[in-house]
Amino acid sequence: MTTPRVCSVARTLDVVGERWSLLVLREVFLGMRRFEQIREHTGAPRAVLAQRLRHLVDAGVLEQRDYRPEGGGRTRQEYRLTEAGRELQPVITALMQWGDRHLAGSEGPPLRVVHHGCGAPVQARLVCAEGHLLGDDGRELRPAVPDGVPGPGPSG
Amino acid sequence: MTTPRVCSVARTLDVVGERWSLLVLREVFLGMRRFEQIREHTGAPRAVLAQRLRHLVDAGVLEQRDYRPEGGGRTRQEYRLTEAGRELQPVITALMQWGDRHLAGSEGPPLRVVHHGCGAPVQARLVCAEGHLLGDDGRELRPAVPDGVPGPGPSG
DNA sequence: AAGCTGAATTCGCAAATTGAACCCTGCTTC
DNA sequence: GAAGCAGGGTTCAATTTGCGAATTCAGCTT
Repeated sequence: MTTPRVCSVARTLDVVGERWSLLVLREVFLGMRRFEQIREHTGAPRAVLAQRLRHLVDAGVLEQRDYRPEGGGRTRQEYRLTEAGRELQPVITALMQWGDRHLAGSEGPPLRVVHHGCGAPVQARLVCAEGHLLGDDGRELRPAVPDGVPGPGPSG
Repeated sequence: MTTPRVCSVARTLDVVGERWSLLVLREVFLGMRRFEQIREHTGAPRAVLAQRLRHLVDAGVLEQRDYRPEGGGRTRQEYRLTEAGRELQPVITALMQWGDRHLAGSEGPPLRVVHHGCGAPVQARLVCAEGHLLGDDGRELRPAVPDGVPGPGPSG
């Protein structure tokens, strides 16, 4: 059949899969809230950034608030993560972790995320409902798909 | 400063961040190995799919092998995950999980991934080096960045 | 009232994406 | 032995998207 598979991966990529979107979210995770800050740190063109921010706000990943800078001046916009946006942290963390392992730049890993409680660095890991922590190599996984998957899975 | 932040998230997105790339990887995770299979299940145009597959092979995420179909016939190509490719599973799983939670389609969650050992469904979770499992809401995280981050982090 | 600044929008061009059509190789069938 | 067929691509014109530079806009400040 020629109908593409419609799954949650595809749906999520409709929200965050465009160019720059995940880098924008990375910056907001890191505490950047204003248009110019985000633009400078991502390198996204203004027009594209405006479009992406609107899309992410519409999708409920970011929220736009007015705020008044402490030195006075006009009210400005700022962008913050919604609860749904915060739940994208595993995606960002998993991407960062893979890059750290396979594409390490000359600067070393510049970004680390730590547990607020204990200060220890945080990793994205696969965990099963029985509580088993799976290895990083993806060999302990098996897809369980309703419609027929011919092969024995990714490791076979 | 006008230099964009160069980090592992950006580097990883150079490899898997183009349109279709992550859907291609999803299909290979699900056991699809041949050009036509992948094309049908993703809906990617042939030209783009060929380009993406080449890019993923060049990046060491997929490997291309010849194989001879069981019914005879000419040798064909197939694409399989490398070890590095398998390590992208947390990214795919995290995307799928977010979509399941926030963008559930009318069909219910069609794709599940289970632990090969115990058969229980698998989730992408954030875990700190002390072994603490973090909550899904991303509130227990703090970025620890070398160059100054003004705000108190994503939850402040 | 003229200027400055952050936050965009508009504009014209360059690059990427798309569907359809075509090519190439090795069977299989007439 | 010419034609058909199927998988795995490539080529092509048309459209869409992305890009940098210039412009706008609102509210201060001078």
